Amino acid sequence: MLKKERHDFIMRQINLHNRVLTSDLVQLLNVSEDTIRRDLQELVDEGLLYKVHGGALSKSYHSSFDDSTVYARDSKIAIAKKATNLIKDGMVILTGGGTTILELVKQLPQGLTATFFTISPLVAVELAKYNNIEVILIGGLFSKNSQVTYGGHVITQLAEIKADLCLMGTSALHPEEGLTDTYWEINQLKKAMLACSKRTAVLCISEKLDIALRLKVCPIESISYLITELDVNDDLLANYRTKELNIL
Amino acid sequence: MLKKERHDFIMRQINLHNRVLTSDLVQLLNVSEDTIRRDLQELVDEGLLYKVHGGALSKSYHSSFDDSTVYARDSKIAIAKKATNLIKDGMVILTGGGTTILELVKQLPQGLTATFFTISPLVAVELAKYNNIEVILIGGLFSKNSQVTYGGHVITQLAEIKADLCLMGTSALHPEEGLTDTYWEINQLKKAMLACSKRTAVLCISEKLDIALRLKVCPIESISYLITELDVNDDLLANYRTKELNIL
DNA sequence: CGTTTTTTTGCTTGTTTGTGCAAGTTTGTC
DNA sequence: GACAAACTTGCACAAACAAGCAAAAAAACG
Repeated sequence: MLKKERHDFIMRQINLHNRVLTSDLVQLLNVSEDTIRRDLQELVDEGLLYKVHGGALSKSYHSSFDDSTVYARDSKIAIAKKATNLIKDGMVILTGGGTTILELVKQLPQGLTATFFTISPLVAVELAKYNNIEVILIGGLFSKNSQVTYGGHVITQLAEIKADLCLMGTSALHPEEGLTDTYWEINQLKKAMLACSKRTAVLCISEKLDIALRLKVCPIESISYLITELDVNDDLLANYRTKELNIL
Repeated sequence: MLKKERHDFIMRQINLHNRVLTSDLVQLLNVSEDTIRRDLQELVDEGLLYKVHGGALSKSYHSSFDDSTVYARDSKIAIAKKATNLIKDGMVILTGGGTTILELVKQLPQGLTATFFTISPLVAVELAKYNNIEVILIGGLFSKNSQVTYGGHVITQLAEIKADLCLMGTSALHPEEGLTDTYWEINQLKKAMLACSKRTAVLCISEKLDIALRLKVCPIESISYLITELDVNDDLLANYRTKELNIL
């Protein structure tokens, strides 16, 4: 087996499981530990993964699991600022959950008149601070991980909504694979949210770009706006600029 | 499991529950106490949590724990403590909103296995911190005043629920007039909550006793438990002791 | 084809890291 | 103030690691 093939194999494992063990790779690839270690080091040098004692972890692993001290808060605030420009008086807006969306909601202009549907209790509470915003919280099972409501009941209710704009955070975005996710329930949820909104804005910090996870939500064409903390002309966005996608 | 993963796991637990017990982590992660202690110490060195005898606490929890603005907080904590005794494993419980209920939810025993329906987003978020509690948030219009969902849609959904116990705070209780309220919508809501629960516990600080408001929710006979911060033999409760009402 | 150069791999050595055990100390509780 | 649980410290052992070296494989060249 060629080195390049090994690297690809390792990266597939990483994207699938968020981690690999050196010992596992030794068995699976039938090479010495040293070779694996060298492979991992090279992949680290390319910035593709994160090495720890005993193996390696996916780079996106952190962002999805560690909201300890609101990871990358500055970036998220910058994104939120940009996103507020999409919101106009009279709109019907549907939002997901997550720290980025929450940041956005905190930055809405006072006096904005709009209707918000949301699956996030925290977002609902924050929205309630605005006098002229009508808030509808979509009920259902409550996810301990994502802190949003989910499940069949939520999806049924989403089907009854017609929103002008859907705002969602994301755990991964890839120019070819589009929007992807790790959990089946969240995947279904996002599909339903997309389906009931005229346009969709994806709020995505740059380190989640160019990553594809297990489950596909939608192709990139289904997204209307991509909002990152980067400058519109940043090189990292080159692959997205070709698509008919409004980049903010 | 890799060390880094353990650390992430611990931080997730901390963010979820605001605290972790060393003994729990030993079981959950299947490593020795020593390892857990070392992990905790390392996380302390990174400034991510506080270590205490028996486990560790979230850092943000303490700094943000000045809910001292909550009116009559001590009384509410006392009430909450009593109310937890009503809750047993396996129960299906319906809760309203309000600071007293929120306080109660914070005091539930770790490891409680139960199903909670709630109309309060904040209660839902708090409940989500317990591993063995299933949380269903009832969705609908979100009230800026009461911080709960309300309206026809909520009432329709309540009609589908069969709860063992309903926990609600109250703005007034009167020996003759029973449970009363000021707002039409909340009135309707409470009626619906009562209707779908076998028993109802009313959490009521003493200064709201003997007050009757505009709209009648139910006679005092419809209530199973009255929980105040007072001693069961307090004179203020005399008028209620005559009724067939369990006073705690 | 053979020979030289480069790359890749596995082995050896010595080092670091992670974990559990044992002994003694502190802390919380009744 | 006694007892158990939780904690600290030091130590030992195994697993994982880094660096240098030599054999093997692949590539380059005439």
